[in-house]
Amino acid sequence: MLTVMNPQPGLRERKKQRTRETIASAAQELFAERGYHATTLPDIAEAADVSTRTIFAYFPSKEDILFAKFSVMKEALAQALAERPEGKDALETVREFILASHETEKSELDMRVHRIVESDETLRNHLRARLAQLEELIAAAIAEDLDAPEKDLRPQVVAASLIAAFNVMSERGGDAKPHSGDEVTALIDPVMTFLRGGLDALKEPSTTRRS
Amino acid sequence: MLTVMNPQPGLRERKKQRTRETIASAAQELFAERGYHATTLPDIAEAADVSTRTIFAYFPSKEDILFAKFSVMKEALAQALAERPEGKDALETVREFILASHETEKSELDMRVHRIVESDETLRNHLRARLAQLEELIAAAIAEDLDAPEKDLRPQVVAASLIAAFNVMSERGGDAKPHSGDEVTALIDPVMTFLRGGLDALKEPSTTRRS
DNA sequence: TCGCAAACTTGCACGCGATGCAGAGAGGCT
DNA sequence: AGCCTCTCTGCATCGCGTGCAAGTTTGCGA
Repeated sequence: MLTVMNPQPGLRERKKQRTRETIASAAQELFAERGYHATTLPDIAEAADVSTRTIFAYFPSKEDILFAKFSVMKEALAQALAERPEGKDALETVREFILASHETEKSELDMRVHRIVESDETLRNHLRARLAQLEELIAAAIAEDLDAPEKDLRPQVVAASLIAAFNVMSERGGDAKPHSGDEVTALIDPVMTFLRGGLDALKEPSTTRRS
Repeated sequence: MLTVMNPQPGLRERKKQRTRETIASAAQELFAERGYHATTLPDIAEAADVSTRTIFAYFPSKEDILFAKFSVMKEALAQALAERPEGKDALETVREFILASHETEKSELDMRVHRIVESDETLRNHLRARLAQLEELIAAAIAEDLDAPEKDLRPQVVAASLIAAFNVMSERGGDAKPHSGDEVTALIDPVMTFLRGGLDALKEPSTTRRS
């Protein structure tokens, strides 16, 4: 059988990864064509040439097929936050992470997924839930920056606001966008200003303004 | 038959409302006892003494049984925002709305629902989705305050942040909550300071229609 | 009072997503 | 080759949700 040599991962492992990719792209193709809800798991199974049951060996649910790359992004962000140098705070790290993401990940496929998600209420909510997972990540990093005690809610609030703002940007700002770098900057920077302004306002408890 | 006179709504309508209430409370009882996911619709149907099919005549989905009162809250907020006097801006209106809610809605049942929701990841996400519905409401009101053009993302961002902060408060701030009024104030006011501080930081245009 | 029409309830059948299980199949190792 | 393990697959089953078409109740006017 002339088995080719295995570079690093097991030969078996690579096949799995390839199948995973086949399922994901076949599914996303169908989602784009006929809509998410109109695409059934048997449809995907047929298109990917596997059995329906097998799909669940690769993805825990139908939505996870659509959001497959999200977990990758999450880990990348976690790493970026963990490795950030002394001088850079969490907010700046996130800002740069977003800018970098929009430069590299502008693949056709990502935009297609984006359109699919934005076109459906249910999926937008699922995205929200996924983004919420990033909150604790960011909140923890901000808490470090601030030397905040466990009970301090400020990091949570700032992180939640950042995610919320990012979500708004994604929904309203990116309808059908190639997103040049400058455009993204123009969207993000006001958000950062907003967050830092809010944070500053919380540092001086003297400003207890009432209406 | 000496039919009693009907106060205002049709006699029929009142019965419907009563059935609705029966289903909701029976369901929430079961949710609290054995958990949300462990409770099936047939379980609820039996407890409420209706057929499974009938439940769907009253609630579009299982989650809607749990979040039944949410839509009421949403409309109340919409009204509060619509009727707010000249001097009071949207943020202050929301603040007072929250304070008022926590005074009146401290019923045992609400707290039980709160615990059910907070104890389950899926339900927390559903709550997020519901809260997101309030965003556009609040964003529209803030946009009025600011005389902001359609394209301006600031109202969206501020509203999203407010909702996000409220959600954080709800999750971390209210583990087991009788919530005296002062406690709630102590939680909300920093959030308001944060939002106003952020908003101020974004103001370089002269449109300073202040509250 | 009676009877009809509308509204409400229910059962039935079905589709879809998801899970457990067990047998068939292929891959990898000695 | 022989064996062991991991993967794939079909089958059965459950739970949520929906359409449909009967059955039952309610309201209302003749």
